[in-house]
Amino acid sequence: MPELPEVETVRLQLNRALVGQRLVSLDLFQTGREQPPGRAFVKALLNRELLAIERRAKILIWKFSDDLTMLAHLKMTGRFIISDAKPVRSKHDRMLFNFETVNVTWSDVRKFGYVKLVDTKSLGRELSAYGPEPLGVDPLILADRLRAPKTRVLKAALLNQEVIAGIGNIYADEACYRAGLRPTRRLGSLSTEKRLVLAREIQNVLRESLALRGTSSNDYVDAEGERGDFVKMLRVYGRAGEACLICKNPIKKIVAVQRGTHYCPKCQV
DNA sequence: AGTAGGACCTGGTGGC
DNA sequence: TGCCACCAGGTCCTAC
Repeated sequence: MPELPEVETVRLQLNRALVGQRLVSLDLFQTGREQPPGRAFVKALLNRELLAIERRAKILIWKFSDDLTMLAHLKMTGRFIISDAKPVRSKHDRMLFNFETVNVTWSDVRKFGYVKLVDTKSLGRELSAYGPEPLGVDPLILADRLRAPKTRVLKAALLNQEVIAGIGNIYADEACYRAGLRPTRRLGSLSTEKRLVLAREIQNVLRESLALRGTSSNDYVDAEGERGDFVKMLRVYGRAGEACLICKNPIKKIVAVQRGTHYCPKCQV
């Protein structure tokens, strides 16, 4: 599942390949459920120069000339794939962006993902609800975000993009394990010290995963079609029934906040 | 305010 | 081999 490390990996690759190029043409195939791009979408983007691709939470922000921005969310299975030659179209491809010397295919098996255009000047408003980016900030800031509301389930807070941006199901479970906390704990039961430990572990797991180009547990591949190597480093996610790396007891899988949730019943309290 | 549950979507898997 | 129920989950929406 693309979470912060995966989306950031894709962003870096797209940036490297595309920035400074003009969009020469755009082929539309089938369209997504949300904000289906049409003729107006194509017309608006055509001949614009891509100035930069930024990221906020799990959203890719494609900044084009003339204050035009394309927001893209990969959700579960969205992919941007870079290719030099015109790629062979496959079943789930939805759009093909033809830049001056490179092509990018937008495809999405489950159709949860979206791309949409917004005015660059309204970006601040568009993205205002998100909590802080977890990397590159003082962990005290993250720890503080995990303080209230006290009744909230820890995992629900971690998945809530308004609390901290960019964490999804995999890294929520991994951070809880590293911090020795059950995902079902109430925020109000965490000491100041524990919240800081958790904040640091959130940063650690995201940083380590980013260094390995993210996690490919199911569908994810980066913009160069490669799988992320962090999948080998996962300690609880996807390891139900396997031995805990610390105590050797089996990792348990439950459903919490409607999500598959993995933890060690002995090491996490 | 917070949580639960449904909806969206389709490929892959496990059971029979 | 074929069929089918079920599972994966980011985010939004509704109901409590």
